[in-house]
Amino acid sequence: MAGKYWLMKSEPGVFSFDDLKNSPNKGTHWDGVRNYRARNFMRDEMKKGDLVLFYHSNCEVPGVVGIAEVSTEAYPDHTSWDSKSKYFDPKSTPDNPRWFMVDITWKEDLQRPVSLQEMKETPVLRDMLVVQRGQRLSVQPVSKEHFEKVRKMGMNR
DNA sequence: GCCAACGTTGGC
DNA sequence: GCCAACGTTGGC
Repeated sequence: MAGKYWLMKSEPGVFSFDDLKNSPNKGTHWDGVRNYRARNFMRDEMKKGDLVLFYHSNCEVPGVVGIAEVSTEAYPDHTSWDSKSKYFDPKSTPDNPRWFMVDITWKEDLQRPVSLQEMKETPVLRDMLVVQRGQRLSVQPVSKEHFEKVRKMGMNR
């Protein structure tokens, strides 16, 4: 059973790929996703062992900066019922959680980042969601072909 | 910092 | 259920 591939966005000023790598056990729980499509991907389709293009958004050079791995199935995002959290949602409770998250773990460094601009200039990647205009989804499915192409680009200087 | 493109909210 | 208003995302 082949695993799936994903792209997950993070603002490096908030949580970067290096932050992931320097976390205890090189992993973290991906809390704070408050978009239904992104939630559904995590809750319904992500499996342990799936591979993730870790993407830096809202920064000087947006792009894919490393490879991570999904290390748990989805489970309720406890920050959603923590009234002190900035991700608090009063409609989510422990008995009826509305939001979910997975854990991801550092998997592999790239030799170099693959910028959004470079992906846009690569014909093979033309249909990737992340290069589409106005695409804001923070958790996106990626085809095996696109995943491997981006990884290969990042491994060749 | 600007602003276009989205997603969500809420009045009706 | 429509849709205007609002808030957010994220490239530039």
